[in-house]
Formats: sequence, structure tokens, C-alpha cells
Amino acid sequence: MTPPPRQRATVHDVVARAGVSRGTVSRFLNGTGYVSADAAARIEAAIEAVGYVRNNAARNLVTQRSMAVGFVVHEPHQLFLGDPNIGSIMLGTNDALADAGYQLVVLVVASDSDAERVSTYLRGGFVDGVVLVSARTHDAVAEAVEKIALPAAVIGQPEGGGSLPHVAIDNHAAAREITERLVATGRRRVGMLASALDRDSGADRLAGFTEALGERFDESLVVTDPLYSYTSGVRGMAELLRRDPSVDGVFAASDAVAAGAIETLRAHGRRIPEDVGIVGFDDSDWAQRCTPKLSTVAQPAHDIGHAAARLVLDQLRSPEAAANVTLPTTVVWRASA
Amino acid sequence: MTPPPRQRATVHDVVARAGVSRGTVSRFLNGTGYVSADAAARIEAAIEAVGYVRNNAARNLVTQRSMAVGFVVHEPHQLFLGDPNIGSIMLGTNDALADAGYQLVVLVVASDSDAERVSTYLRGGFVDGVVLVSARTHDAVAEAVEKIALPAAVIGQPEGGGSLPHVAIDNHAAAREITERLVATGRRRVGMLASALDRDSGADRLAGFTEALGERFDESLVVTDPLYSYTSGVRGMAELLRRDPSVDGVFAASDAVAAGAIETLRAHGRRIPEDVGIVGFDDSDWAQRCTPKLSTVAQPAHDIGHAAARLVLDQLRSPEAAANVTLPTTVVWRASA
DNA sequence: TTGTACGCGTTATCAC
DNA sequence: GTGATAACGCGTACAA
Repeated sequence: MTPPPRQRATVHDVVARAGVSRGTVSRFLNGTGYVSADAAARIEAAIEAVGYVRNNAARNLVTQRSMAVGFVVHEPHQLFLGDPNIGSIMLGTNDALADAGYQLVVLVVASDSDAERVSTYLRGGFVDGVVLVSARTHDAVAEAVEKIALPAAVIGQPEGGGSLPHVAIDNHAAAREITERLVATGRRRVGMLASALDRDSGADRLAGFTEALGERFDESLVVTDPLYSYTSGVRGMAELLRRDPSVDGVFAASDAVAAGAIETLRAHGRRIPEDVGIVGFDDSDWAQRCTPKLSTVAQPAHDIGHAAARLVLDQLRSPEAAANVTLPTTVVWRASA
Repeated sequence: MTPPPRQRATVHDVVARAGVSRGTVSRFLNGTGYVSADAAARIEAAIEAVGYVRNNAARNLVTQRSMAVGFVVHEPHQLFLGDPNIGSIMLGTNDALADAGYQLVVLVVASDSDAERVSTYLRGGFVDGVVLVSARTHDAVAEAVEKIALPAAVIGQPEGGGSLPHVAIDNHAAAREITERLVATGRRRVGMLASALDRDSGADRLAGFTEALGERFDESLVVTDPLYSYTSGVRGMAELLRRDPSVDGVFAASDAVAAGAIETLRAHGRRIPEDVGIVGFDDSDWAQRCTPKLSTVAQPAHDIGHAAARLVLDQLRSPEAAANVTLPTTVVWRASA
């Protein structure tokens, strides 16, 4: 039982012990071939003896790549903790990267100083590319990434239309589709609990809703809130009922909002879906938990993450490849409408 | 408007442009002083002109530290997506690290090959330390970390009692406390929906429950499930009611489990808290969402993450510092019992 | 105050 | 097959 070496062993130590040159050890390590069976055996023994593990930081310095890709997530506005999709997106990215032998490193931005430090990290040579999640307009990190021309992909197209390639879902079409479906159940007074109109997702969902209703669209039946939250659903629905007690259909901008709205509807004695039909967006845990279960729009979260990773990997291969990606959503019809 | 340089500029380029030596540029960059105003100005201009950004990977090679700390999270068993505390813990860790000027890098382990790759990454010299979240017994990553003697802290003490220092809450005491509180409301037949008995948290919560009940403990009133999930609560409660329809008190191993149990209780016509009092664990979103709101145990998630980071940072300063930390929980009494 | 030379731990390119 | 030797981009004694 030898105690673990306190000081890291380097190739030098292996060289000394095995009695071969640095070049030979390196070739052995990288499986480049051209190393005799005898030398290989001695090297292997030496590595074991001195407890050598390769310093990849040094290796990357000469190979000029890190085999790692960053994944930047912004915490403000409950984006990280609240959004149930973010986890799946991350896993999708991880899957795609792992297949290609890349390491995913997640970076959290929870303050301005974080943004600064993360930008520095991204510039530091620790990652070969980066996936930006839901960058807001004029995002500091996105700007830094653009400046140093780091291969990147942003999830959820930024309004400003920064030059970074993005992968997104068609919020507009999805909202239109589920609204039409809701209308088809015979609802006459259909309202919307809109959220986050300052983000492309929120604005597009409202646009899709508006288009679906066409002539029958009534501006007074749209209640807005900055957040996609349960609480905003509770309050928004109360407001909607106040404006027009006869509403019999509701499109909530997210499942969380829908869940809150259901709570309010129940408190007001409305039966679902008999009196009021309601649909959400995301197909998150919320949708399954609601009573009755929520009809909603399913986002291909895993695929989104996967596509973003592919977008970065493609750029790593050929610097020009950078086509935006739009992924299809599907309406999941359950019992709430 | 000069286009961004395609090839990264190095100190060499700055040197050439500013007409000074490498040493002077380096001193300027690190604010070590000993650089004339004239030289500083020329260097500054040159940096701007060639668009130089320091390569920290190379810098770390010579300084022998990365100023980054890893945060390894295991995805299996819904640990990541499901656990509402994990996000807060992560933010707590991020806060502590940011204060010390360190960068948090989150690493996800979702497969065996991921564990392998992450271990390699950890060994690679990219991080100065690491926080391991809920490492399972015989965790591959934990073993690798121990082997290379990387400063570390694990959250939620591992059963095996690996030599890594840990930060945890006293699940046993917390479970005992809330169970006593539940009993104090006059419940006679108190059952438990236990989960994850293979993890220390799950086993300890059951032990605390058992201790609190003492004489009145009835083994048949304990239903177990491998997961801390909503679904396990739904099923577990049904089973509990089947075993003894007269249960009037329930301690659920987590808020999610409690939420599922409430659903079942409601379906069986039981009123809460009139007919059955129920309490949970975590004080997560679920607790606020339940109707009625859940009485539960609040975990200091942010503090846990913060403490883990401190534990790592302390070891970075003096290699010996490694005292385990146990953080206090608080009972949050609401309307469900 | 400034410049020179060396080293951090690897890989890559050569002659041998 | 193998072993010097030159990078990779940077910090830092040390000498000037």
C-alpha cells in the first residue's frame, strides 16, 4: 500500500523510471504506434509506479483544442431553477457532445460579475465552442463570444438577431395550432394569459394566438405578465375573470401559468373542462400534475439541446457551417380542454 | 471598423507592436507594477489594435492553478431534473466561489462513459478542486478524486464513508422533529411514505420518524419506494390506506411524495388537515403549490452549497483543513397538518 | 524600470 | 522504432 503521491507525477518521472525518451512515452500515451513491446511494458509499469496521469491542460496548449464545449445558462428571472425544459436541453447537449468525445462544462451566470468572469473563461482557451441558453438582448456573454469568434449556438433566438446561429422552436406556429384546437372544441370567448412579451418566445406565442383567433380576437381578453410563473397564472386568471366572467377558453403561455389559472378557476367555482377549457405550453411536469391533466404543446427539449451541440460541433469541423435550426413541436391533447 | 482577427493574437504580437519586451507586457497585464507610463500607454494601444486576450490555459500551466472549481452532479434517478434543491445548492456554491474569484464549472454525469470522461477532466488540471453532489456509494468519480488527492467536498454524506469531507443536514433530527410536531396535533395512527432507503437521506428520515414515534411505531404503517417522486406518493398513499384506512397522520419523505399523497387522499374523500394531517420534507415549490399548503422541513440549500465551496477553498489554502459540516434545518408549519 | 532566459507539461517533427 | 529538439503562450527570477 503506497500512499498516493502528493506531488503530481509528470512524463519526466515516467521517462526516468522507464529509461526511454519523452517522445516514446508520448507515442505510447496517444496510441500513435511505433513503440516496441518491450518499451511499452516498461512504460506501463513506470506509469503505474509513479501514479502518472496526463495533464490535459498542457496537452491542449500544444494541440490547440480543449475537447470541451461550454453551456452558459443565465439564472436571473428564475430561468434556471424554474424552467423544467432546461434540464432536458442540457442533457441533450451532453449526449451529442459525449458522442463526439467532448466534455460539457456548464457555466452559470447569476450576476454581472459572473458574466464578466464567464466571458473571461470562454476567452481563456478552456472551451472550443459554446452553447448559449436564452441569451437576452444585449447579453454581455454573447457579445464577448461574438468578439472572439468562438464557435457558438444560441438556444431560443435572440431578438436583436445577433449574428450567432440559433436553434429554436416555432412558438408562433405552435401557439396558433393549439389555439385553433381549443377553438375547435366550441369555445366562444377565448382569452390568453401572456407572459414574457420582452422575450421572443412570449411575443411569438401571443402573435400565434392572435392569428388563430382572427376576427374573433379581442384585445381585452389578453392579460400580460412579465413571468412564466404559477403566481402570474393565479393573478392573471383572476384579472381575466374580472374583465369578462363569460370566458370559456384560455391559452396560458406556459404550463406553470396554466396551473395557476386552474387554481383560480377552481376557487371561482368553474369546472374544467365543462365550463372553461384551458391549454398550456411546454408539456412540463405541471401538465401531468394538474387536475384535470393539461392539454399543451410539447417542446422537443432534448432534441433542442442536441441540435445546439451539433451546430457547435459542425462549426468546429468547418468554420462556415452555421445554419439556424427550427424544431417542430407537437400538441399533446389531454383532459383540460 | 476592423474585422475581428481570425487568428488569436498572442503576447508576441503585442510585443512587436508596442516595441517593448515580453516581460514588460506581462507585468502590465498582471499589474505587478514596474512599468513606465509611456510603456503602459504603448502596450494598451497595441493590445487594443491587435485584439489581444490572454490565454488563461497557458497561464495556468505556469501558475499551476486554474482558479476554477468543479461541481459534479449525477443525473440518474432524476436526481438533477427532479430535485428542486440542487439548483439552489449550485447557486450557493457559485456565490462562494465567485467571492473568492473562482469560476464554477458544472459537470454532468449521465452515463458510465460520462463518469469516465469527467474523471479525466478532473484529473486534467482544469480545476483546483471539486464539489461532488450526492455521490452514491462506490462512485467512480469520487474514487478518481480521492486517488489524485484533489481538494473536494461532497454534499450529502456518502454511506461508504469515503475519506472525503462532506456537508450535510441532519436528516435524522429533522425527521424526528417534524414527526413529533405532527403527533402533537393529536394524530393517533401515523404512517410514513419512505423513499430512497438506499441513500443516507432516505434511511435517516425513516430512522428519525421511528424514533419520534417510539412505542407507537407500527412497522406496517411504513410504505417504501425507491424514488422521491410524485408518483411514488400517489401509489404509496393508496397502499397505506389499503393497509389501514384509519391513518390520520402521514410523514412523506419529500414534498413531491407528499403532493402525490394529497392527490390520493383527496381522491379517497379525505379532508386535509381535518381527516388526515400530512407533512413533507424539502420546502420546495411543491410545498407552496399544494392545497392546503404543506407543513415541511426547510433545507438551507443555498447555505449547503456555500459551505461545500468554503470547504474546498479552505483546503486550497491549507491542505489539512477538512472538517465535516452539518447544517441546521427548520420546520415550516403551514396548513396541511 | 526594462529585457533576457528559462520553465510549466505536452505534442510534433525530424534526423538517426 | 527511437530520441533529441522545437514549439504552445505565458510568468518570473535575474541581470542589466
